[in-house]
Amino acid sequence: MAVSYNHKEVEKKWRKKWEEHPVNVEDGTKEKYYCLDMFPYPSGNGLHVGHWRGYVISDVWSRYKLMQGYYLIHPMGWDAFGLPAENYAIKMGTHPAKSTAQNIANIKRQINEIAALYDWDREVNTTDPDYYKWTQWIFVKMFQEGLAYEKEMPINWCPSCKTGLANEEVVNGCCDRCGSEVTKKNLRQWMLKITKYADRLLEDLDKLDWPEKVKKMQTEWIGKSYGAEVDFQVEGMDKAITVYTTRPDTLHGATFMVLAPEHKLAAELATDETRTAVEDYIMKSSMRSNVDRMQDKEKTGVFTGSYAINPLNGAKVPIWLSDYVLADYGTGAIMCVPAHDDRDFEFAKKFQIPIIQVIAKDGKEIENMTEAYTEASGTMINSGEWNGMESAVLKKEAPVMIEKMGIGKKTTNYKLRDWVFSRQRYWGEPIPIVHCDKCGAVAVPEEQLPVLLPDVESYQPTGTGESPLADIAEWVNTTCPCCGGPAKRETNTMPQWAGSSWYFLRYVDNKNKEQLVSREKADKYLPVDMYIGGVEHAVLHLLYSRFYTKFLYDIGVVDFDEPFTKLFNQGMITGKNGIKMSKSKGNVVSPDDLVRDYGCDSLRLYELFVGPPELDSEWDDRGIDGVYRFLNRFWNLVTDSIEANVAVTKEMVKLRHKMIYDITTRLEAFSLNTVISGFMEYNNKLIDLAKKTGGIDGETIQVMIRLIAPFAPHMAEELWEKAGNTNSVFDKENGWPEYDEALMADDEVEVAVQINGRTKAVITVAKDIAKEEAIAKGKEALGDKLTGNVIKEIYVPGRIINIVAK
RNA sequence: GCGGAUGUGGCGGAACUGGCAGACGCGCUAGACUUAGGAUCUAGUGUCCCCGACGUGCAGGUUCGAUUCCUGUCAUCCGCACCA
Repeated sequence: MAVSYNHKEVEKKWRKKWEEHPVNVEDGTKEKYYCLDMFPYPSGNGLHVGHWRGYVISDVWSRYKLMQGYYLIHPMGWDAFGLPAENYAIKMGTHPAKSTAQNIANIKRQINEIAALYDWDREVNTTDPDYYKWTQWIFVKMFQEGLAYEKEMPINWCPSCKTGLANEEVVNGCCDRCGSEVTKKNLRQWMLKITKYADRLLEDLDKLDWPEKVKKMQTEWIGKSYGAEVDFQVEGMDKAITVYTTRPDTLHGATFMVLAPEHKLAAELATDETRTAVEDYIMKSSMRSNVDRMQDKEKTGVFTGSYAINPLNGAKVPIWLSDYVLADYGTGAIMCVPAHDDRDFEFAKKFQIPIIQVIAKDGKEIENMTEAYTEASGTMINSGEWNGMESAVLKKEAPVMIEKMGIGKKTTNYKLRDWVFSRQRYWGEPIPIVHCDKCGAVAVPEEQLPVLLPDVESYQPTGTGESPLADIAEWVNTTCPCCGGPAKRETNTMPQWAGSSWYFLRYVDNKNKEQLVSREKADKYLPVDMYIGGVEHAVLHLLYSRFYTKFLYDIGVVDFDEPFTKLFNQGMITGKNGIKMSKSKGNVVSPDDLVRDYGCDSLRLYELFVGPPELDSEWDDRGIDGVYRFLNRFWNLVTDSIEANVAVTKEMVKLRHKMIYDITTRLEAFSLNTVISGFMEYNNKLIDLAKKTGGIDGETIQVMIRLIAPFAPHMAEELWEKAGNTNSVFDKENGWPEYDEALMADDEVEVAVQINGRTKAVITVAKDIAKEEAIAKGKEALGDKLTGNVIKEIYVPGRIINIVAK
């Protein structure tokens, strides 16, 4: 009788062996495969079973690639700058450098429990000066290329985190980090001109093997639209207002115009009668937050008293102000066609503005219109020379026509905004800029990088819009690199995303003192072949990284312009009832106890077995017993069979090839939960077969071990050794098992026999039986169950016989 | 409001291009072995009015045949949210 599997001993043994003899070595003959995890920020809470899942998925995939003969780049590091780390330190009354180091040590310990093949020689830490030197270097390059610029403007401000935020960091008007309502604050900011890359970021999505969901989110975030700018003269003023519209086909239907309250002409348009109301409205709007505005059930607005002239037909249209028009999109002014736009319709109804239909739906005007007709489908009416044209055609042609008429121009617009890049916090990379009265903003010369973050006692955010660094006179006061005169350092720091936008490049050359990454290594090991992580970074990290990569491509640092060829988003592991695991909810499951009780291999398998890797799964501790039992049965079957040493049978060969086929195709399809159930299924079949034959033959044993190796690496190594091998199961020469379709084919197949689509019997027939013969046998099996007249007989080879009878 | 995903036993979930719904596992029931069992093994386990019928959120449709395709609808989750 076999001794049951002792996970503690075996896992300890192989951890040590792997440390002494790494299994992932570059020998100069292998092709590279770069499998990347989204690196964690070292939270004080440590890892829970949800974090584990992503790492297990990537490690299984990595080990599979390793066995296929690739040299793996499978690194790990720390995204350690940023708000969460700083807030945690403040809460604990410690310095972020200290708490971060502690948290990294703890999480590293936990990550090692996963037994993932991380190459710790490649480790990076975004807070390491040798690392952030290059984060700053990229900024300097961007500054030199005119992509980083200073601007004073109203930005999103989190009153709780006391810092400015990028648009991407504001979710439903609230801070992505802490959930506080975001307000506006006028601040001098460093901005990155990501908008210059909008088209490339949009178009290159096509070349990526990414989940459609993420591509779509980025597409919508970039938000490109096509239309025209049209100039409306203001009556009685020597001024024109330019509007942006995607529906120039409806220009004849414009019965009013609305300007954002922040529009520069807004106040000027007021007449003596309307001045009080207009100024009042502008002031009130300026005080309202985004959240406030979004909660509006009804549109608000005020008539300026002025009129504009529709350049196409000379119609006089009133100019209104309303906060449903956004100041920072398009031109901050719109022409309003209430008949064909929902918002304009609502506004016109409320303020009793005429509605003119210019598209005939189904050939005629809509009577008693109750909602706008927004589709560009139908014939133009009430549109002068455009009458009779198809709206859909006109929509495309109108911009050019308008341009020819000299009343506007064809144009495009984006929702994407430039990236607000400064943070008024301590724990981040100092922006490497010096302000000089004579020379203005000057980049710190490359040889003086990094600009070290000063080590200080007090680093709490000020809340004034000044960075805490501004208080450190000896750090702030410096000399201008340009003229040598007195100058002051930039005191804002970079957002957390700065360090994470390029870390995957540094892994392949993390000790390079001269360059961010050597071109040779970049060409050899990059880009990333497979990137695995949660979907939460769809428009943050993943967009920023693409932007950085494109920039570095443009300046010749790397020779590719997309960083991540393939992306996989794993689902979240939640607590009971789909509630997100969090300390405050008290539903966090730590992997530590489970590893101790069931072993790393069991937890690895269970993390995959809980459900499809791309979907969220509820965690239930009890299920781990199932995979634990399976591993024990697997162990017993293999060890018993090694002892029994039986000869191979034909049936066994067939089962072996079927097993290789099933496991491999499921693995290739990333259906990891069904890989595990497949192992269980085949194990049961093999146990049954072994009962008849006395055991499993040697070749099948070796295949079983190799197949399970990426999933349960410790057990696989131990069994591999027990089976008489002297090398590691992950050794290139073992390879991944291959199947032969000819050998897995059955001679006989089971076929269901149905009457009118309902199964009445099951028969076994030869695989290549003729239709007539199959049907005859089916009828025979049915016997007197078959009554009535046979109308039709269907035979689907190897699957089903259906007799249609009445 | 718009867009997307999901919906299958007591539970997690399987089911390839339409072809035996419920694989695999948890849980549960019974038995075996045991001083013992939260160990292990064996058998069973969708529902019901159980020789039959009904069953994949709901209502229709296409088909010899639908978890799978089509139309409508409901629920949950996620993303976007006055972007003209």
